[in-house]
Amino acid sequence: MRKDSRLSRMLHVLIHMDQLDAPATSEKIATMLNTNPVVVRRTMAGLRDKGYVTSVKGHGGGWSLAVALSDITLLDIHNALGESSVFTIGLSDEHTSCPIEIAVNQAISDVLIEAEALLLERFRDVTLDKLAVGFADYPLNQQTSSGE
Amino acid sequence: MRKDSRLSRMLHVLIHMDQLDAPATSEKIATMLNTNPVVVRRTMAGLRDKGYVTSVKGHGGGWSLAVALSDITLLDIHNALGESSVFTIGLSDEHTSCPIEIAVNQAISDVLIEAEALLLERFRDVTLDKLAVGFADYPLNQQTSSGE
DNA sequence: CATCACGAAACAATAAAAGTTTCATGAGTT
DNA sequence: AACTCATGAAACTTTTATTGTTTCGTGATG
Repeated sequence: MRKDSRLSRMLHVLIHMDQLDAPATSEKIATMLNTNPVVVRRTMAGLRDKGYVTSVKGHGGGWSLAVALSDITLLDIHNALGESSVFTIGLSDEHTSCPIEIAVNQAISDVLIEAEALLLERFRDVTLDKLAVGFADYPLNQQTSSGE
Repeated sequence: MRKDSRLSRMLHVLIHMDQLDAPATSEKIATMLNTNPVVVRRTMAGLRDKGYVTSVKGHGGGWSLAVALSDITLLDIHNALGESSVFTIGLSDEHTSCPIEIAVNQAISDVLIEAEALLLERFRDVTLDKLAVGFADYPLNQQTSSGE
């Protein structure tokens, strides 16, 4: 099953953005993430709608942080990315009136809800400034050495 | 992101199988799950390898439970299905030597590990016989009413 | 007014999962 | 022995979600 690394990637980008004087263009961010500008815009749009970043058109434009890293939590970004569920596990719906299917789904659902609650609680405890340590002079647009 | 309902489906099937006198064919199970026999064999093969079910070829053949429902946990079946991870959330790997990426991935990973541990612990607590209640005379091959 | 950069929409490519087809093998039935 | 049923295995096709691409429009800077 495919993984969604957008949370990790966006956190990474946001923290680097905090180090910059000028806005970061979609092109620049795309290069950093080994992807393309349109995907960056699509993803960043969600963060902008929640007020965590701003976008400016034209010369010198691009993306900037709208709030301090200390005011953004992992949960904020997770929610802004609009992932439907954190689990790959789903329920069945072939026989919604079958008592066995109901019992099975209820048991699984109980566990998923509890585990997700824990996960979101932990995400809420971590603000981005706690992750922005020891970066010193690591450049935003440095290329990966593990790439092609 | 796509959901994997195999756990729910297989639990449902196993509990029904416990009610049957004869082995259930892949064809019969496939009909129940609105899928096809080959997918059933692929999935059941994992359970057979772990010893939870047996398969018999030829006349009167099919799939049977190999152990009591009370000796199978949700965790057993979850593991037998061989899901790599229960989360849709993944880590980034564009800049594995970047301190920020490392810190971000570590923070996310810590949370995922804790949440997954809780989830697996809960799955281990539930044996299938606990879910096999109130099924009375609900037939294995009853068709869904929510289908197309 | 030329350039830069986002916004939006339509379209193409990719990859994972599920579905399909075919043939082989083994187990009962007659 | 021949027939039928059902799994086992392999190759292939289909489906679907995501990602990537292209194009055009708009606004902002110089």
